[in-house]
Amino acid sequence: MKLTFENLKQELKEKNVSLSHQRLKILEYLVQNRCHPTVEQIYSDLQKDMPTLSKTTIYNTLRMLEKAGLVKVITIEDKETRYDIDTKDHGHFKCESCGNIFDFPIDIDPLIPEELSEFKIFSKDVYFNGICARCLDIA
Amino acid sequence: MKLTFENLKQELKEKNVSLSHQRLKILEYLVQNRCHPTVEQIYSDLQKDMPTLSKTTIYNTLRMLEKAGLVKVITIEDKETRYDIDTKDHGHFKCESCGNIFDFPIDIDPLIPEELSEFKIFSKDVYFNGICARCLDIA
DNA sequence: GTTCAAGATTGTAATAATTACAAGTTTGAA
DNA sequence: TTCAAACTTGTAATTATTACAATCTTGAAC
Repeated sequence: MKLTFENLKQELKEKNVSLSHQRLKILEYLVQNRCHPTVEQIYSDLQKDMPTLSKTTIYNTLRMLEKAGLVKVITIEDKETRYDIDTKDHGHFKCESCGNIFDFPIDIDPLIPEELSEFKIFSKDVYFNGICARCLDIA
Repeated sequence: MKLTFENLKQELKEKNVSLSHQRLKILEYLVQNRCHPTVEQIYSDLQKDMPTLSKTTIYNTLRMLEKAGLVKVITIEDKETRYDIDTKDHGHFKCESCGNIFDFPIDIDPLIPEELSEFKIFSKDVYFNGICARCLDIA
């Protein structure tokens, strides 16, 4: 299933989640901005078109989307939480220099050790930190 | 190299880090409590023997140990940062039920994709969330 | 179209982990 | 013993997130 606004909207409808104007705008923003934005980024960008938008609404909506399984919470940074509309398993690389977060493919399932066989795993996160190729070139 | 208090103390001495009473106590605590403690846990436990110990000192010491490469920062939880004296690569599993954090072995290096070959990787973290076997049994 | 209750949004206040900072203390070399 | 550098401490500031109450919106039933 492709991560389009329409598909995700349909998925929410099927889950009986009410689709307010704000929620749809936030969802649309996440689809169009695949940079793993923070609440602050979402807020300051959407505020331009919706002056009365509240940060609390963004927090509430993101929590709702997480519970509905449409958003993945990324805690690769100490301070601010980031959000990813792509919930399929993949790794995240954070460049310490430019601050960008890169996606990369990784299939970790074959490596899960025997000692976790009796554990129920809800989510798997792979976080790398370092310097990206571009920043290495510039330096 | 085994993770004993004496070995780590020696390593700090070689790095010309001054070994105050407080720092040594915190280091010793980390060696003896391999449960990935929070600052709060370290503080409330050590305070019993050192009534004047300050949380700021714990924060400062942990930052120093991290910079010296003797401690790994674990951000598997949203709110509180945890600290691990074992800096060798391994995975962390957090049980949503009992809150415990389990270590598990995993060698992710063979899976690093081609597209990161030009990136400089400082740290690799693997975080799983779920329910541990014991909590599944009880339920 | 109107009514109305359930649910969503908003702004403010509260919470809590972490950091900044300045004053006091310790340390170790000369 | 002296003294400067470094460490510790307590308080205050910072800041992401949550709690909450008042207001607004929504959509189904009539």
